[in-house]
Amino acid sequence: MKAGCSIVDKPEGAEGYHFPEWAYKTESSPGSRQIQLWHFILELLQKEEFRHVIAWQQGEYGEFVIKDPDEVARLWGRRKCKPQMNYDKLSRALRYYYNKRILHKTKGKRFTYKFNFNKLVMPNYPFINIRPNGVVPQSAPPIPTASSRFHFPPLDSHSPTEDAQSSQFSGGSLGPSSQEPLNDSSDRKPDVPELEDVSSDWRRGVDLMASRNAVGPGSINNQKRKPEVMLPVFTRPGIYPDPHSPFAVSPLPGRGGVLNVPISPALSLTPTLFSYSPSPSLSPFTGSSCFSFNPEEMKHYLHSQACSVFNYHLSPRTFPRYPGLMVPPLQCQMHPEEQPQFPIKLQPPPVGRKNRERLESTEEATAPQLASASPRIKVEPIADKELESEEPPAKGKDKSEEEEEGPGMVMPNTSLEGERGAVFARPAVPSWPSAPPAPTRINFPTEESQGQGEGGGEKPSREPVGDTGVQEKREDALMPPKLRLKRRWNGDRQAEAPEEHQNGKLHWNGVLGASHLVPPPKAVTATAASDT
DNA sequence: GACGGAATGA
DNA sequence: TCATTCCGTC
Repeated sequence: MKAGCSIVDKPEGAEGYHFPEWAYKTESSPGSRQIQLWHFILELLQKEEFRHVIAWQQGEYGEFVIKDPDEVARLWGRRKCKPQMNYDKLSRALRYYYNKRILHKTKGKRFTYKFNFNKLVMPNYPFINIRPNGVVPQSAPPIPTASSRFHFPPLDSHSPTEDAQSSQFSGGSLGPSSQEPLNDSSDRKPDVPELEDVSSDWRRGVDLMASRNAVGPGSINNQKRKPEVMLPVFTRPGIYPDPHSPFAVSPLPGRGGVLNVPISPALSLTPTLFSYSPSPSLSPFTGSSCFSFNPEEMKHYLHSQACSVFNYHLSPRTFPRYPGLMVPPLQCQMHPEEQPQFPIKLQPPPVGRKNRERLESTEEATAPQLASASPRIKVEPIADKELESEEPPAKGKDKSEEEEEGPGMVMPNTSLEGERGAVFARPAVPSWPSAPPAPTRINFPTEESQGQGEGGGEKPSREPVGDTGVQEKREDALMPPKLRLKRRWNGDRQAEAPEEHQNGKLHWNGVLGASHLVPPPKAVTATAASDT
């Protein structure tokens, strides 16, 4: 690191905070710890002393005006040790953000750009509430919600205690999403047309989630598996409550507006990486949690999530992990032992949003029904990189739904090691036209199965091997339920590659029901602690 | 001023 | 990858 250009070398007036080193290390450019321009811009925007240089645009969410391009360029050049920096160069860098949809230009307004917080933040913080109706007034300040409050690791001179108690940030609804599509569609390049559709569709999904998390000080941003990832962009010293700032001022006592900016927005620009998946090297932190949440809210959410996973065939990857959190038994969950009583039936995937909305409206009230309705689910193995290659699930699924479900709704921990193993696959066409469905079909990740699972369709060869005879039934009786199910499903495959199925994570992953809802602490902690 | 291609560097 | 630098074009 060059002297004077270290990351802690803030521009003048930048005292009061600095980011941990990792904050400058981007996901998309592993190893790079240099601050990115958009980081820097945000930083300036949050500092009152730079208001004369760059400031949020009045009336536009996330829009900012570079009042003094030369000065901004100078500051940027200073930060980057590029004395030759000028606005032309800086703007070129900014323009590169267009394609990434981190930024876009406000046409007709000189030196005016707009952050696409939709892309910048939302995918990583799907639970940021926009608003129950999904609409945010363009000029309105972010709606602070408790759904995205976090604790930041203590920084600087701040009292750890204080931080621990009050450093929640209210990422708030980074509202620009709602207005962008309208006036910026012309900005979009043909090859990146998804913003408009996605933002709205995706936001709906967000709202779904947010609506139940929006209230109550205890709800949490479940997406943040690693609280340390939180970029404490703005802490008290420099912040100022700008009504046009997308950074909400927390309604709660304590630290005010802090943006939960992901380390790199580029992350979310890549559909395959929409779910936040910090690189291992990026995660020197392990168990330390800076989350602040209300256990009841958490339970509530987990319940809903569990039900969603269960009833809508979502990948259990969508089930968030919370270190140390155990979800109490839920009514919608099924104990493995009970599964045979609730034969799982292949079903086409939910229509999408519609179903999700239904879930939203009924999840709480119908939790008991969910179990009694004996939802039928087919569990399929999926390759590890299911999400990377999240192919169009069902043929009928339209793009917006894909976007919505993939980028927006997929949990950030989708790439966790602990997740490797059996996961819920997309339900496929029922393979028992006439024959009664086998009991819960559960696949475990084997090499072969992984190869097949991605196909989307189910191969006839993957019939249940449930009727294995009396002997097996006897064995089953002696077998743990999970193993029993596994055997039924995999048949002798189990015997061929038993070692693959012996580890706990596969067990809990592969078993539908309570084990999903209450992943073993080991798995949970491992997931949260290390993404090695 | 804004845009984006191209070459280049880290 | 993410700029940085240069430059032609609009």
